Amino acid sequence: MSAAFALFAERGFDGTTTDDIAQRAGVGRTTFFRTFRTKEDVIFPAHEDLLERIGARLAVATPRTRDVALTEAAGIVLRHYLAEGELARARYRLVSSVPVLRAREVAGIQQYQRLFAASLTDWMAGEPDGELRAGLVAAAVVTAHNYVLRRWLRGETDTPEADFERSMEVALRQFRESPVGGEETAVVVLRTTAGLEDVVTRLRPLLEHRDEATER
Amino acid sequence: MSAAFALFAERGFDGTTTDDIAQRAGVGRTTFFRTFRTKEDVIFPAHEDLLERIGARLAVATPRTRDVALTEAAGIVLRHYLAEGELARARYRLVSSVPVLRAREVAGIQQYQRLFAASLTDWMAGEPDGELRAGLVAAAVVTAHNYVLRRWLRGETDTPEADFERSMEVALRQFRESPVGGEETAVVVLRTTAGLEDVVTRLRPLLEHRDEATER
DNA sequence: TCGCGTTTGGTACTGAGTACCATACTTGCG
DNA sequence: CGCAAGTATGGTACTCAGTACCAAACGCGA
Repeated sequence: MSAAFALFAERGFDGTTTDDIAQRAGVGRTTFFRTFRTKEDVIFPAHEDLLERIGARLAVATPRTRDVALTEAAGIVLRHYLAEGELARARYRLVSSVPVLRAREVAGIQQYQRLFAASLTDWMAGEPDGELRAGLVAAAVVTAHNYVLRRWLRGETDTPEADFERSMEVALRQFRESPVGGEETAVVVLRTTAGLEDVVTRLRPLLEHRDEATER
Repeated sequence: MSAAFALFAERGFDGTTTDDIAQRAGVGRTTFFRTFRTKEDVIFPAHEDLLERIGARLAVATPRTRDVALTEAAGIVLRHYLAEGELARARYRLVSSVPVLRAREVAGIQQYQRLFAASLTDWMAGEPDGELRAGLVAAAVVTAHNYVLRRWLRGETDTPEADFERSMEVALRQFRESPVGGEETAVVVLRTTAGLEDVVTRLRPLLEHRDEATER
């Protein structure tokens, strides 16, 4: 497999035949195709495994633990690539420059997204626009993950984990217990004989913990 | 091209050779490859054209007209498939059953999404998390579009245009002039000698057109 | 050492995609 | 009308990914 990456770097993806790779690796062409079903598979060997691990993480989640589950599941993928280090960056350069590999990668990402969407659809069944909104959340998760991963691959950040937490927060914020009716702003007007000081004093704690505040 | 679709329906995608298609169409194999660069290209002939039309629509938009532009640009794609009618459904069945075609389609969708993201990144440059949020909006647009298109392709709706408007509204609502600090609720309290009737009368129009109301 | 299952490598084949060439087929012009 | 130059077409031959099949090598317990 390192033989393949080396050759791709030397002669490019199209300029390298499966014969070349097998020969450099010291095995027969047949063995190569038994190990990696296609030439492209050499480049994405962990994909199946990652899909499984994401599925497993999502399977033990509930609607209540949704956001943590999504973040952790996507985090599995992110951390996998971080652990690969320079190899992940080499793959990124390769994939960026070869359209067919890009297509392959996007297809893989789509599989992640479908996995997220499937769980979300379960969790949100019954909600208005449940299926659509499930798809939107899944897309947001994948987008946030890719955004951070890409930045790290390009060397634009060296705090990817922290960036990831922040990005997931940005991505998921708007979907959190979103108001069903679509009213995001409530204006309440009342007349009272209480002094302005009194009113402000009682409002401040509500404003500072707005999650609870909206309930009252 | 209809020759190809017919053969794919008869013998499946893998069971049909380019020779078969060329022969059925009454041309040489060489001509086939000159017309469609690959065997897969027969199935997505309008893709380049759609990309261009989307790009053109987005190019004449501004940050202020963002949401209309996004909706109309995505609408171009939707309406293109609607106009195809049964052909689009045949393609959907084919693509759904052949993994390599699915991958190809997903790659195409990704190109749309990148186009949306590019314009959005321009429009949102300078905003906090602009690039990430641009990506999120692009993903939401594509997701909403695909959701409706897929439902129509499966025959689950016969009012796709109306569904589309609604879905885009759902998808874009949460991104609309979202408050930077994360506060979504504003509570304003003031003392006035004006009667309750008066206050309500002046508030109602603001509440009913909340886009403008939030400005004041 | 033998027997048996598994892993490996080699050969031959199919089919997509490319390169090249020869032949029709258009089109403009004298 | 006829001819020349460009263009579309079809055919042949090639490369290479991926598959099918077979035969030799290898591991391993009895």
